[in-house]
Amino acid sequence: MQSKIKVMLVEDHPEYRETLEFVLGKEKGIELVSQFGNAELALRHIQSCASDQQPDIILLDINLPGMSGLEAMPWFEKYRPEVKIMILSQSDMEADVLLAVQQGASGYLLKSCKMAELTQGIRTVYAGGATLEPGLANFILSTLQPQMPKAAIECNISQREREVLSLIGDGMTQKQIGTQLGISIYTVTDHLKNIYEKLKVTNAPQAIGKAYRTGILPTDHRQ
Amino acid sequence: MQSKIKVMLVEDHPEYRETLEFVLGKEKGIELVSQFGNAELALRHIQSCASDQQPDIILLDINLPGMSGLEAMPWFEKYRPEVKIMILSQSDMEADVLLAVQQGASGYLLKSCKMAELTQGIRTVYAGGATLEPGLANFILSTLQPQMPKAAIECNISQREREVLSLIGDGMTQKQIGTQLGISIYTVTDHLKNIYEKLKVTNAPQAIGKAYRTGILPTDHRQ
DNA sequence: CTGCCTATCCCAATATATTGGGATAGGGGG
DNA sequence: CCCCCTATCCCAATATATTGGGATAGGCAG
Repeated sequence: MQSKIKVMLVEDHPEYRETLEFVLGKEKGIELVSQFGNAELALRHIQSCASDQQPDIILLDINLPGMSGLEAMPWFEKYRPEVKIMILSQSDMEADVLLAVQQGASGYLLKSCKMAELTQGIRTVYAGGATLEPGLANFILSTLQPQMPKAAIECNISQREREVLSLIGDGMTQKQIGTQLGISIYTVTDHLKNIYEKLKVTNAPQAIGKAYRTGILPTDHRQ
Repeated sequence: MQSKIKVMLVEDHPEYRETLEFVLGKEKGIELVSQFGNAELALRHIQSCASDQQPDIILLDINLPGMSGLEAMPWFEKYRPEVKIMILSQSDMEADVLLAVQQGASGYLLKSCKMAELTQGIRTVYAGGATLEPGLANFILSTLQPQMPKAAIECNISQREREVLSLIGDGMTQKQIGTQLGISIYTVTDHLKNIYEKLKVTNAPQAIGKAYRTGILPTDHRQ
């Protein structure tokens, strides 16, 4: 049999720590090698402990006394680049989730999750996967969707104007756009004048830049 | 008791359709109101059928004869904006997942998932949530992490060039950039020449557009 | 040392964009 | 009917960008 998955727990609530200790203790393939009540102690330990005590996975709370879990993440990754971090938090705040994920967390579970979910999540992450609290999948997915309408509506760029803007961003000249859209170059110029006024910019590159930054044009990552 | 969750199934494999029909038939809160072997028929039905046959959720395969599930998604959303779409596919290709999610799919499950996962997923999505095949969470998470360096390195835009490009995207003229950077306008022009060549574009708006689309410049969503 | 690359500076010709006018036609609201 | 707004067309003056030359200085590799 392979060696057990070594887990470090960083969590300030003693009761919850005990609960997890009990649950993980009953799991065959998982070994809780160390636990700490704050991030500073955990970081000190991970820098100095013997290699057979090094965790494969860190279960990390966000709300900790002193340094928060989110702040500690980069340090854990610096000292032990190969370690996988799973956030285990009460917070389902969108900002926290997103920050943790962007910093490279391999999992994000709420403390209210079932213990079976947690142990399964640990195995999944150890195997190179990732685990997301199902309720959070919704938010994560929405992040991926281009959410331009807000900006687009606020500055009320018309469909035609967006069309012209997009073609400018693809490198066409006003003359070419006029030909393509079957309108005169003067009209293309007029649309651009309106676009500049609505976006409060003064030239085409700035308009393209603002359009992409604010999401008026979708960053579809084509070449 | 509330009315059942109405589900439409679009799937070309008859056997798999029968399997799902059997499974969903045993679920108390779920009713399979219609099923089709291709997207065209399903789209025609959804435009014309009685409102009590309108689905709340569409289970959509990607690989269909004729129009693919991904192509059909926008049409379903156009005809029934309130409908939720769950992709049920054999494909775990990253591109498919990302496209589906970006188009607004509320779920993405593999056909190999357990039936309990599927029915639970249907309920979750109906309740306004989202469901992700756990194995796909990994890929989705990695998408959220800023991966611009790749594009930036590949086209080897220098630091100075990126600086010039960014200022152009902020609306400055070449003359203003020269003043700001303490170099002559001719050098600014030269940098732009190099940028155009490296990005294979022909003018400033296109360069800005490509820079944002490929991530050479970060979409930091400032105003 | 020589060759190559980059960043820098320079000029001129041409193309394109920007601005500020004026004008028409159609749709919708009062 | 009249007013206002949008999309369209038009012109001319000016500003800016783009291209294609040529040139120098420093760093680095062979």
